[in-house]
Amino acid sequence: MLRPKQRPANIVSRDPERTRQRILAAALKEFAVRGFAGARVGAIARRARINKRMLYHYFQDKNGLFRSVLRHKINERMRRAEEMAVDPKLVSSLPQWFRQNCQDADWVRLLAWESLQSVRDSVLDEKERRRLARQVAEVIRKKQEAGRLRGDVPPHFVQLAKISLTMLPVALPQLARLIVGCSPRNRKFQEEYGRFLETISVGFRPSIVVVK
Amino acid sequence: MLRPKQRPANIVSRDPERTRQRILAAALKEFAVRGFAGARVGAIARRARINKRMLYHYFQDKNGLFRSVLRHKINERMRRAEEMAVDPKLVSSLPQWFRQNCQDADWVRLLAWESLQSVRDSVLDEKERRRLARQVAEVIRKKQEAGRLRGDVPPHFVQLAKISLTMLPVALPQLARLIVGCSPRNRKFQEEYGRFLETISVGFRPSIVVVK
DNA sequence: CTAGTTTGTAACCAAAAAGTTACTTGGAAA
DNA sequence: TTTCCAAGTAACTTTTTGGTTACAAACTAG
Repeated sequence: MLRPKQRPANIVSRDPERTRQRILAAALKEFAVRGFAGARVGAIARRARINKRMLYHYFQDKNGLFRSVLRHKINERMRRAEEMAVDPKLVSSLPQWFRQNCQDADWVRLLAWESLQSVRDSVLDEKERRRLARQVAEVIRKKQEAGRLRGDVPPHFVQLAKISLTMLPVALPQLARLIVGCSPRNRKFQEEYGRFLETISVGFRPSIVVVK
Repeated sequence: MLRPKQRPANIVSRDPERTRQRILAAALKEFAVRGFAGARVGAIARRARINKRMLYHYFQDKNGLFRSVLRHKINERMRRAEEMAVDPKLVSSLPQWFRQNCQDADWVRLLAWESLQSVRDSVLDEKERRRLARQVAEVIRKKQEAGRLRGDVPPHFVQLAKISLTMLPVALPQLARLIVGCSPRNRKFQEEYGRFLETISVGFRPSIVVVK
């Protein structure tokens, strides 16, 4: 009678969903920091404060875990992309992309690791991700049509340039630090670089006249 | 008397310098493809067609080999940078930087791996590399003074932007492929993207008037 | 010629890391 | 209450991989 059948919400001894999420979160952090080859399943287990065995209970193996983490994040991004497609006001400019990347640095780094390590073999869930990319490209095309972006360049190149400018300092902070002198995680850097991107973005706007 | 003391130049059974170079070249390739954690010393030895033991004869260990490879490439870059500093005509534009990176993709990828893996700890030969970076920044500053580049932005941000735009498609080809649809190693892509960079670079030029 | 040093090989070892076995515990349904 | 399965643990095995030892062959100084 001390223990009611309905278990109290605060004292939980077993909770599969929580455990699963914990492993996913821990794996994201570990993979983001060390990459796939550098990551240690033992370290992930420790970080998630679960037994290594459970990791193999919820996921096939190290590889499967990596793919699950990726999928999880991809789905998250898909949802966000759909929200943005609905509300065109949310379509972001260069500094906004940059801020977003700074916020989700783990995802950016995961992407970088994945792209770096899969030189020959194709990438996970290629089809869906291509669709996501095309979706973004479509938004850019519409902006070009509306005259808010120069129309004499291919949309996907604009997209690639945007990603390059906003992702590299987040993905490769050490490299960025060699150049600018301070860590890209520095708040002041982020603000200043954001403003810089704003300034630079005239290169993407239409009808420019260069006065000698 | 069949074997003269002076060994014939064409039949060489032992050649330390060649072996060393071979190991370095093989290690560069392996590290560029798989990164430090993913690289296998056995694979490097096989690639170099030497015995694994020799690798430890010429270099301390896997770590030492990685640093040697990096140093080797850094020196190469230093020399090139000095040449460029002498002849201001060689100071390169965005498309030229991009082409250079395409040519030396292994170096670009090595840089990316290094930066990605060393999140907390500092980077190798930080002092010299900072000097190299400042050297490049100085060239940019001079261009600004000469009025060939807009002067209202910090030189090192311009440098960071240039590196981002010209390095990312080479360092992360899979990611770029998701966006543009074809491999960045594709010759046609390289030409088109080079032209695109040329177009975009008006954003870096001074005295721009945006006509509504 | 020969003794000693350098360059090279094959086989081996130890540590680390992935993955597994055998067992226990919690709790919900019968 | 009892039964049974999912959730959990500790300790173990296997595989991988960085690093080493013991030995042989080539070259070089004396």
